[in-house]
Amino acid sequence: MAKVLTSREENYAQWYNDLVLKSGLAENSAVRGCMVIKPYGYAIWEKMKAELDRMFKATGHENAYFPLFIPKSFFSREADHVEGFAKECAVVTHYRLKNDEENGGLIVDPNAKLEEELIVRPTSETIIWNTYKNWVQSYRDLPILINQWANVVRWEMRTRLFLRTAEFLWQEGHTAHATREEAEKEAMQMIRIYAEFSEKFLGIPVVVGSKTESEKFAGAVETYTIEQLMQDGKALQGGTSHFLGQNFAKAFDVQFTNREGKLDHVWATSWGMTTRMIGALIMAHSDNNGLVLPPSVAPIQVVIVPIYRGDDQLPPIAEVATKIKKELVELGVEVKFDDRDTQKPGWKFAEYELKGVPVRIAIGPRDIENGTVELARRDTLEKKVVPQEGIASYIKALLAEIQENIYRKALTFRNTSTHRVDSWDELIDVLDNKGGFALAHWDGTRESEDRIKETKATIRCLPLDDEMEEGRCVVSGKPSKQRVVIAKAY
RNA sequence: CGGGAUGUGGCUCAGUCUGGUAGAGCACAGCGUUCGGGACGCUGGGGCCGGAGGUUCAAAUCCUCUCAUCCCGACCA
Repeated sequence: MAKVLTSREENYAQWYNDLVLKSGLAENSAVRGCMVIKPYGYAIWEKMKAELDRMFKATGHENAYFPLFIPKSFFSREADHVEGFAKECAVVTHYRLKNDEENGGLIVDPNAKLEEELIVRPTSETIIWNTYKNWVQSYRDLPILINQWANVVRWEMRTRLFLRTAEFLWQEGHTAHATREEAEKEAMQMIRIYAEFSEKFLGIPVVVGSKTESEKFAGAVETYTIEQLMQDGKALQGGTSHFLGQNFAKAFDVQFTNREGKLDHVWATSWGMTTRMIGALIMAHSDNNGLVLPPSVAPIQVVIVPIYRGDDQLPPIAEVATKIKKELVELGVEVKFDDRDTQKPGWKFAEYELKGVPVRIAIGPRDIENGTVELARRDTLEKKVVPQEGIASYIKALLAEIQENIYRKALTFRNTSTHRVDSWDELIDVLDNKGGFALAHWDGTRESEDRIKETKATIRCLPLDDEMEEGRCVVSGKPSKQRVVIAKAY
């Protein structure tokens, strides 16, 4: 097969980039740091979006939409929040262009300067809380359970397709509650939804945990995260859910009368997941032949490639292909019959492998004679000849098996790449040589955490589901109650 | 914002040192042979060499300025 991708072993970053471009997911645009998401990539996003949207609605959330622009003054209301985002905001200062009389072309009209600058949202807490203020008077107005699908802009210094772009697509949930307990429960519920989505839908195992003080979201009391492990041994934060306490309610003066007739500030959460998950999908499962997509997110689940010589061989093949396609569609499977005569079978095989189509069916004269088809699965690259009889239900079951296999493979990798370390030297050994997650004791202090950061790795999270265990911090030797996850991250 | 590099058909690059008719591979188009793992042959189309000045009989090549992009650091879903 002609080499179109750099191999993972050769250069992982290059492999990733080649893959995104060659498989037609996305490409760089004329605007620095902003990508064009191409139809195949967007189709994956639409699938993710549909599933998440379903999960959100099943837990009582509704969608709404808030403005792209946020008045600058809103940002300064919550101190930590400004601190966190100020350095990466795009700012609108003018509202008109005019012809340049001297040099030709267009210039910004200096007379069209805005009274107050507008910030292109890097996240919407501020504009949303400014709005919620008008919606909440009584505990009867609560809870507010809203999600928004939107684009946001964070002016990153260095960008990478899907993993870090200046503009990205995401959903952001923003909820308001009458009690602390209810808001905490909501934040926890949402991180669990993300975990389930990642494992069941994307086939990517996660560690659910909470962030340290220094890694928390700007303005949050508690940040929960799902940490995923990529094939190169680096961690990726896959989604976050924040318990915001009363910080934003206080900053935006959102008060309500509670059941006892007393005035109180509203309790809040926010949670988000982004197009970065497409990057995670690639880095978790794909190989040197191209994408490996779990059937659940694959825009094309099954492709049928006819093999024929001369136009007279095609009709009987097309007849069988069309019949199989119809049966599969009836079972809810997304099938493409690629009967283009402009590309050869070999070319198509390579192309669909690159695009990660889970199952490929090839039908040629031989199969017509024998009543068979050739089936190839993308995850294992296995090929076998099977009877046409009962093919649809066979494939339906095969897709479920592929989904499961992809997850199992990623889980095995994650487990064998997770190392318990009990000393600084062991930690360094994992970070420098082995890669993956290091489970180590940490004393909970900023000093020890900073020391760990000097290695370029960070404390990814304090796992929620691991059992507590007494131990000694690998940095200071002081007592610790729990192991934390340390890894280099994207 | 510090350090390094690069701008030449759609893409990857050669040509720049040593100035002298703009090249290759891929991609694209036509024709023919092919078609069970990215076919091959022949033919063809496509480039104010990032931009602006300058030196010269002559500039992709030398000089000055400028713009842009990429890589490495600090920031980050």
